[in-house]
Amino acid sequence: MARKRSSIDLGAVQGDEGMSVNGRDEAIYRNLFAAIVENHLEPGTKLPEDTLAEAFAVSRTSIRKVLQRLAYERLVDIRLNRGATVAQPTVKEARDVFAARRIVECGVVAQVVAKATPARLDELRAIVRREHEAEARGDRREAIYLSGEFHVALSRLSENEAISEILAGLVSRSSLVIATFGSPMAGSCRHSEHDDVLDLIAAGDVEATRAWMERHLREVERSVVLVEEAPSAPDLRRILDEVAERHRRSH
Amino acid sequence: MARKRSSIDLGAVQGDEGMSVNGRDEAIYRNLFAAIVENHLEPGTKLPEDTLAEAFAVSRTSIRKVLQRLAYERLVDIRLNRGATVAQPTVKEARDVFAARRIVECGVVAQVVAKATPARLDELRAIVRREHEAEARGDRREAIYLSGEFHVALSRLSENEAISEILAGLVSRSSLVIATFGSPMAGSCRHSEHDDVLDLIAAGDVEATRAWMERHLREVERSVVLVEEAPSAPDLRRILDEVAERHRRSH
DNA sequence: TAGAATTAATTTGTACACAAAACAATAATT
DNA sequence: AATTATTGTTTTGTGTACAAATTAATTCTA
Repeated sequence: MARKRSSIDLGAVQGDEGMSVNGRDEAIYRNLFAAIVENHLEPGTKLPEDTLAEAFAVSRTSIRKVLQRLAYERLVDIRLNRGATVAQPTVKEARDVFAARRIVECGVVAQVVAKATPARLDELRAIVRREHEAEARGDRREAIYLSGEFHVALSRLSENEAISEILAGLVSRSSLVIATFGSPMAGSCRHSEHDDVLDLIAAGDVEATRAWMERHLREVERSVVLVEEAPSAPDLRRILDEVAERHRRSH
Repeated sequence: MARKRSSIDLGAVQGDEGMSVNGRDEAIYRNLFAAIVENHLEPGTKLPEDTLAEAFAVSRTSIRKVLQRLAYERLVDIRLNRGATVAQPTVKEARDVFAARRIVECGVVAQVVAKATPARLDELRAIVRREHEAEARGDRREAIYLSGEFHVALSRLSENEAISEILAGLVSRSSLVIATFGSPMAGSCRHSEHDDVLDLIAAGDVEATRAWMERHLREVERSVVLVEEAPSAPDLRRILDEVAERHRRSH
């Protein structure tokens, strides 16, 4: 029975700061954003405007705006007259994103340590606790999400909004990279070491914190990117072409 | 005579990479972008959709997309039901942007030095030469533009696209900051020291290059932000309110 | 039967129309 | 006269319609 599915419930929107943002578009954005970075939508998945419009019970107009924004954030890919797909980062892009994170996160350490207070550090410890809980019950998605949240929350201690927004963008792209290249147990598998850095910050040791961050990010990258490219739909075509080419030569 | 003005000529678009971008929207975007960062449009200026649509001879649909993008880049401000205005960075935002630039530009120095070649450095020298020419003939706008271009081009030596895109965003925001707070002779007045850093890079001295960059960016910031807030339209209202409050108390 | 060409379908791009909100101007009230 | 109500105008938000392009399905041809 091909019953018409009912629309997705968007619920109430919290972060409607002032009056500057449209609540409904923001809710749609968050839904799609979460679906992508939490890997509910596989990289390469087509995102037709009509389908989304019906799913969220709005017209294509709103959907288009949201897709444009996600494209700007490099989470979806929009090609002229071809519509939007969930972005498929290349290996180079993955490396660039992690290198960028090293620059940004190590660079902000000094300000983070300078402005950290016991109260703010406790908020971070709460995130780490939730991380451990998620890992304990094998909730990998939540663990990856919280791992990202930790890094962004850490950067927010610097009270530099420009930087923490930039980092938030890099972190969400990292999630997409993990979804694209990550081996099943990558990303947050080895018990999160996030506890350690909080002690270094509390001790006010800038250089040790920076060193920890550098090492930590290199390990995360190593556990993810080295798996190289998984052959999904569009690549399949290229591989078939390569096979055909090899066959032709062997004659 | 209120003759209907003809539309703005958008010319041909060069950077239409592959087939992924829409040429006309891109051209409109570049026009508005340039108008804002080159300070042809004062911060706070209203940007009504109808006016822009008529000016560029397209419907509001296209204009809206462009404005959304500029809003995402923090060059325009969109408030619900109130339309778009050229963004007016706050002092805090200005400081954050410059702090972010220090982090990004100093952080990328190692890769820049590692990947710099004589040929690429010559391209940068060409930019510096044009900078000097612009200064010599008193073309302040062009000088500011080229100063920004230099920083972005420098970061591109790292061959990390994620980083150079981030920096490009920060540099354009800097231009807006200069437009908002800059004293008439700020930004690029003192003869540009950009020559010096190229020699340090050519010599392969990472630490000296980093130190130069740190000092350079602090000087640029100092020459701009310290002028503090100029009381433009929205602030005027607040000031009047404050005066009224003071008056009420004195009774 | 494989491949090319044609036709039909889906899907995107853009303009336009109408409703709702904000803004401006005028009238009413104290 | 100053403040509040009301009315009219402008501007934005959102849905819809239609053209253009892409994708698919079908027919034709070698």
